Amino acid sequence: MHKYRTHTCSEITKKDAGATVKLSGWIHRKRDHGNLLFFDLRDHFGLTQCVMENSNSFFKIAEKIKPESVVSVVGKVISRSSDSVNKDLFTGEVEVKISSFDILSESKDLPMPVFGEQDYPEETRLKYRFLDLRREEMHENIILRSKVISFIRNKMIDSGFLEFQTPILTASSPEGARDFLVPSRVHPGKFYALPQAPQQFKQMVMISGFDKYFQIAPCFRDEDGRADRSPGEHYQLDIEMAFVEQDDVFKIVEPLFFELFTKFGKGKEVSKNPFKRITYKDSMLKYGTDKPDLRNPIEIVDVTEIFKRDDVKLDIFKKVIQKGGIVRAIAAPNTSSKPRSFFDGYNNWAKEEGAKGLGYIILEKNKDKFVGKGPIGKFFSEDAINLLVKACKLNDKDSVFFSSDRINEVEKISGIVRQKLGKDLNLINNKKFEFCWITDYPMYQYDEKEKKIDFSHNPFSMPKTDIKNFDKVDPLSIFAYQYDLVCNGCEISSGAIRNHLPDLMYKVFSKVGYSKSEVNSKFEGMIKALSYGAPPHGGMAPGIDRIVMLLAEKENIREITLFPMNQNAQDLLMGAPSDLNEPQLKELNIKVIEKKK
RNA sequence: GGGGGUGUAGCUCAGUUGGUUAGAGCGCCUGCCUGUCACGCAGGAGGUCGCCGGUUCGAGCCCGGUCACUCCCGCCA
Repeated sequence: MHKYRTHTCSEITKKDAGATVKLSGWIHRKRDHGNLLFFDLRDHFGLTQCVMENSNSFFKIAEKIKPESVVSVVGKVISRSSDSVNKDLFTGEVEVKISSFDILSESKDLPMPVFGEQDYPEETRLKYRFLDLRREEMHENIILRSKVISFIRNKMIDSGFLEFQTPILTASSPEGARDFLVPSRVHPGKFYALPQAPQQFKQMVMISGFDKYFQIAPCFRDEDGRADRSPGEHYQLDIEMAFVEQDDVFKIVEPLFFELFTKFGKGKEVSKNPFKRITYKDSMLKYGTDKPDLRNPIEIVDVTEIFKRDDVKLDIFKKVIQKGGIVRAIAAPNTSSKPRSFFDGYNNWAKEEGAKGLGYIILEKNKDKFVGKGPIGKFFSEDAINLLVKACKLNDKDSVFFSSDRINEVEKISGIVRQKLGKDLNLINNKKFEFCWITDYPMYQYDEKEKKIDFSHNPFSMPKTDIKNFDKVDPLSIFAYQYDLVCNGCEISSGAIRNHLPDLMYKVFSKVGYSKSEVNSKFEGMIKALSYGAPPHGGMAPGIDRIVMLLAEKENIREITLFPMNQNAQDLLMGAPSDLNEPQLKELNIKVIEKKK
């Protein structure tokens, strides 16, 4: 007989009745009748009920042992009588009558029970992560994560991609997020950086002549956490392909996501290939965001022209327009019977979000004629109302909100109003995964704070413009071969066709104020590599954590991460970050400066 | 760095207008119990009400500060 088990805890059925089996696992739950003891034995696979009578020589020990202790038992499989079958359990038709009971590892009193579905404080869960992970839901989430990763890996290999590891200790890069730095012992005063992504390495792989690369790559960014963003580290499916255009990348990624989400998406409907393609500009107009939730049917409409009309007498909005502002409309289907508080609620909420507030019109039909009600309805002529109805595709019983301000503010607020309406009015179909590509990102944006032009995305992306005219055009009008993959309002990937031309690279960087020599020094390896024959190439890097969150229907990244840090970037289980002792610091030539309070 | 929320028993939470000795369920301990599967029954232990200060005759409750966790903004090419 095997030292620990002949079967797992989710294996024994009626067929095994009469057999003697050995099981090992955790004491999940005890039910002590004084002279008769039941306990559920749990392992990774499931539960088996064990039973013991007081005549058993192990009875006293078993009665005393605490839940979550690990034991090994030997016993005979007994068919349960029909009235004592537990239909909720795979092994519920049998139980094991214990003949031998061996304690492998005792548990102390628990800081949090494993049994049950109650919520526990995040702090306790992280501190005792190994207990939290024993719980069924967490256990399932982590298993799902593993399966997702193997599915992806198999699919990538089947599609002709090679999996490579790239360095974890590398050089700090001047663009992007804050780096995590590692001091060099050998080179006092110098530092390695952990990669924010293997961006430059994957391009080097292409330049090295490999055709298709992927990696489930750890990425390190020293930025603050959010519910859907771990501080410190996350994983990306890093992909890069040589001799490709944007569509070639899409054609590899679309079936991968369709199959992945169909297989692990709990029967939800997944967007068919090809996924919808929406330009950045259109997305900002129609959805007020570059990560639209397409399950929400509401589309934002620009109605600036209507508000300019003489038969619309709303001076506040007209003034905004005169100053270069715009007006956009967000329809709220079937809300005309909502109480005044509904509309005022939105208006107040928008102000809290930092907007100037929202106007609204409630639509009614009077003898086949649309009439605009609500505080500003009276400022619209019949013609103007009809134009609005047509532009926004409004129906009788709808109402419509208006936001008026500078374009950036309007886009922002209309996007969140649209999403709030979708949620509040129950317009979002939770049984769907709606994918789309957002394409044609602007290469540059104007940084209001720094008062200068900056990259809006990845500086290594190929600009969508003629290289000869690059210097002549307004940088803010230049688009890039830069795309995002979005699902249900969640950005799950960014990607691009890369700029493989050193001359163009200098020009691209010169627009944000980098001289040729600065580019040479800051991206020395990259520029060098591009100067000895680089294939046109491109790729993307979907976020593994986000994908698993969507599939597991979790809002919080810690629910699908084995050993996450808390929001303050601390590992409460291992105690990271931690102090170093003097000799360690000395060896690294590091002096800690006490922070003044 | 900024804003919001939370903090009462090991855990989940209640605690009225500021008023006697701060409660319940789960867990834990003791006893009883041979068919439970959230076993049951009886009893018991367990509290610096996050911490510091203030107001008050009196503070879990009000005020100021602070800490922790969390959510958001900034940040995340």
